[in-house]
Amino acid sequence: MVVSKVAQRREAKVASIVEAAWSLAREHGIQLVSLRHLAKEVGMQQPSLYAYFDSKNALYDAMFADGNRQLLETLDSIDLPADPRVALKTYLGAFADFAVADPARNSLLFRRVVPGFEPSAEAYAVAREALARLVSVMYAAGVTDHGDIDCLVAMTAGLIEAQLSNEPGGDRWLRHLNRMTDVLADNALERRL
Amino acid sequence: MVVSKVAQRREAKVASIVEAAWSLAREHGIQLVSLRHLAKEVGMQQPSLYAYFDSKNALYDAMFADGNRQLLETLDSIDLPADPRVALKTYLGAFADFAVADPARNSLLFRRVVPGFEPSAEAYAVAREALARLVSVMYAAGVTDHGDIDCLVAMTAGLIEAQLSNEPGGDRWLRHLNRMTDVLADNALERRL
DNA sequence: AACACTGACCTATCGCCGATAGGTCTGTCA
DNA sequence: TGACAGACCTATCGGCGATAGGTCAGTGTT
Repeated sequence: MVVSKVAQRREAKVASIVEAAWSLAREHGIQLVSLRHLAKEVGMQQPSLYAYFDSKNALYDAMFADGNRQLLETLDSIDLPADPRVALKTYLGAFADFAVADPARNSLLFRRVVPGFEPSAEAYAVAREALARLVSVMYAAGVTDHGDIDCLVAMTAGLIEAQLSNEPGGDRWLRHLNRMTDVLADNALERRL
Repeated sequence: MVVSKVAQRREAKVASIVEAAWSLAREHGIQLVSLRHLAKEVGMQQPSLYAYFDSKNALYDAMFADGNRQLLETLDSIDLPADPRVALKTYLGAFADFAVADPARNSLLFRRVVPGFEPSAEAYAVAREALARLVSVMYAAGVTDHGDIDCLVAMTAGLIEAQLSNEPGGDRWLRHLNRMTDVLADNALERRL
């Protein structure tokens, strides 16, 4: 067999541990996931987790890659409207919904709240792929200047951050996302002339 | 004496501990300040710090209040240009400079990176006072709608966050702050008609 | 079928962390 | 001058991530 029984079992176990870790993260926050607590959740002793992850940061890395894969799936499941501006707003709205849907996931993927954790090159590649999707939709909408792209991304992130920090579950900030997207995109188009 | 020698000495000690804590935070990050390390820095044993702070979060609270007082001083030391739009841009620029000048301070004051830390009402009051300063300058510039204020704050925070996360010390994001402020403020004024 | 091996766990323990208990000494104040 | 409280100390607790080293069952080979 190309993929041995052992390897399959191991892969499934890794996935189930990551899933349990997400569950704990949603419950207590990403920084408060402890290996002992996680081990108990999957019916192990804490040192046994080291058979699957070299360190706690390696667990975070697996979660980081997993979360970005979720993002990629979410973005790719959108069927984009024909109008590129509407498509852009749809895309940014979907991104914001994804971010707001799971604060713990948002913290790991987009904020730097875990001291000492740097995603591996492999995991980061998935994140870059997701960003590339966003950028291509911006291009289609005529936002091609690097500065304008930076601003649009930063503005979106700012609204998400404010929403999650001050009123998780509400829409005080995110209700302005579509309008702000128009304002910034319009400005970008004007400045292209 | 109205303020006893003992109280004076204590107050000075508290201030010196907070200062040492900021120094450690700048060096290792706000989350990695340990009471043992801090105690060593000020010539004590770790449990002795509990004579000055009831808990580690109480230390963070003192730092939070201290940092916001620094922000208030910084903002109040600006002599605002007569033109309200220029004043707004000056103010937001000063705020961004303050945020970027000390990433550790920025993390404690404006990001929620310390699990379980919530500023006390007293400390938070200082932060609200600083925000009130910003809002009054926005009002003077004609940005009076709550939604517009939220957007301007979130956009500024988004640029700061992106700058600190991706390129601390650079200006790839913050160089757009003045222009974006104009774009958002212009849009706010148009919509007032 | 017998055997060696390795994957998948275990217990014990390390050093670091925040926090608590309880002791000692010294400077202050009535 | 004596009582007291402020300002420290040591010892210790439970929880953390990480390491060392052991056990045993299932796998793959001869």
